[in-house]
Amino acid sequence: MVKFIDLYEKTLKENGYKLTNQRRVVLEALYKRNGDHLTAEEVHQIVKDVNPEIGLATVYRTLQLLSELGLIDKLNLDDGIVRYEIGEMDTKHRHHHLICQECGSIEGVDDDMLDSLEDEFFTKYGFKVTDHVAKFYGVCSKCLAK
Amino acid sequence: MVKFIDLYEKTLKENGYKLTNQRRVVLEALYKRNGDHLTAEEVHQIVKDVNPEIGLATVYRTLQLLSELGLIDKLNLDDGIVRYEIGEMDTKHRHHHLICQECGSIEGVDDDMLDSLEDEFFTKYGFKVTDHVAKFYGVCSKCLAK
DNA sequence: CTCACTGCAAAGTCTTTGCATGCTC
DNA sequence: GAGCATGCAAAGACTTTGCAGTGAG
Repeated sequence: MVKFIDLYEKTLKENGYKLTNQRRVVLEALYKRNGDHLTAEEVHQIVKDVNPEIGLATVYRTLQLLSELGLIDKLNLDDGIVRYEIGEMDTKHRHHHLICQECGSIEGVDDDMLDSLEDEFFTKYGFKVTDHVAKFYGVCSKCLAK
Repeated sequence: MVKFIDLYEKTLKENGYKLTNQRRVVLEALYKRNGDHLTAEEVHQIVKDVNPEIGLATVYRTLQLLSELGLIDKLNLDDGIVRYEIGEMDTKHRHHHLICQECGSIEGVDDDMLDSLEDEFFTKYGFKVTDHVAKFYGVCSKCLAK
């Protein structure tokens, strides 16, 4: 934990932002739920347990800020719900998501099997890829087992 | 054009829906702008030129219906704007998007270089992939030329 | 003719913003 | 202390819904 909070503090300061208690609490909430994909409302519920004073607007402002700083990822599936998750320490590339159409679970995978495709796009379309995100829909192992 | 409208009519009837003028006009709007990625508001602007009576609510209802029927695709980039585009005749798999971070253009590509990855996910994670969508961020050929 | 569809406006949902007060630095 | 950050509530953007009238089958 210490490591991530340090990075957080460093990143904030480098960009001229202040380290407030609210911001720390929001990041810690996401850190504790590493692997989960939380909505702004869910984050608000979690941080209110720590400090009931924190308003939803602050949560939104903080999530937006953290997202801009690349410390967390904003996740847009196609259900119209916006979710956030903690970013990887190594910010080199995003990871992808396996979305189960049975139970709705979202699993993150770190594989970067798509990296090799990036060159191909440049050759074929003249498009220089810098980043990519992929979503895979299907049925997870638990649901398959049923 | 005839071909797509026929498929449209067939699909609607098969699912017990009526073929109204409004629905036809909405689909035609998307068909004429094939390759573009339109917001509900933009679709409304286009259809109003054909029939000014058509309300925004109908456009939303129609886009939702067409999307459920698989005739059009709902596109969620990470800018919070929901866009729609006409689906491919061959509904076997979705296509992917190259998003230019310079000019904001969105280009669709039909390559399915990701198909080979699907088996790999099953082997590694026990996740049975049925569909996937990918977004590639970078700089398009036009912007690179500058 | 019947029942689904539409247009309008009103209501929802999610997110952002204005402003006075409070807190980091 | 100075100025950014916060909390609250109000405003905003986008989307959905209720209802009476309309039109496709």
